[in-house]
Amino acid sequence: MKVATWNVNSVRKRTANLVTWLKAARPDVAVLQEIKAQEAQFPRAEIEAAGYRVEIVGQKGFNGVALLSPHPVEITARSLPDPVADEPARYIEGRLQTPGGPLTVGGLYLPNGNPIGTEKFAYKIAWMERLVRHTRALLEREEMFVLCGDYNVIPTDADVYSPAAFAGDALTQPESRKALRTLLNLGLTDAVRAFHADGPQYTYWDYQAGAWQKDNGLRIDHLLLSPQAADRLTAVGIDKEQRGRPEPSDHVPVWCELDVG
DNA sequence: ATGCCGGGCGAAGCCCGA
Repeated sequence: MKVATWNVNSVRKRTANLVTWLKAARPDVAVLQEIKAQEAQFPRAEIEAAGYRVEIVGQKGFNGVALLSPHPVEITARSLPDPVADEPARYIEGRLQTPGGPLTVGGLYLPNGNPIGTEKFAYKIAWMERLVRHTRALLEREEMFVLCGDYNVIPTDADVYSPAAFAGDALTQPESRKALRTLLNLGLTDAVRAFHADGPQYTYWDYQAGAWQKDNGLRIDHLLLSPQAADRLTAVGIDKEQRGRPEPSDHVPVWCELDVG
């Protein structure tokens, strides 16, 4: 069972790359972030032609998340619990049956939070606290789940090409990192670090200043696994080659494989 | 580097991203 996450930075601009990747990577569940589309704008026909069912939580112009799967998936949430009015489209969650039991996949686009010291940063931290509360509820089921997406948090200085350059950034703030650690300390496993403990494992390279060519990357797209999912983890990968394709997203797909028997 | 590029909206220039 392969679960993947990808911030595509506009699904309309990325349709060709997305379809090519789906056909090659064949994830069982893929969550997308920053689709920047509403239902009527989503390239549903192209994705379905590749063999995928499509569920989206869309929004005009910004944000937006989607869940794709060739299997039947019951959508269990279209926002985190206790949404405010006009909640930005940042969360989708589905549940599917596997031979090893039910698997829940949450796809999230965590607020960036810049600049620090503003209401945007406060919203980021509040959103993370909501995610922690929801994760506690999911853990009580004692089932497999994967919470994956663009977390917009650089977990440690080993996950950024220049810690100094990001010292004042919302992605590295102690409050951001603490909230991520709180999530991990509930008992979740960071899939990438479980399989690739050392060295940079970047998932994002800025479009500007030759960041890709200089390998000036960040690790901000994560897959966090419940204990029941982590017990079945067999492989983890970062599809870095996607960043070198024509008209790339600034993020690349990250995935994990679970042996669900 | 106080957004250098890229995308959305909407039809020029501004907002947003990390």
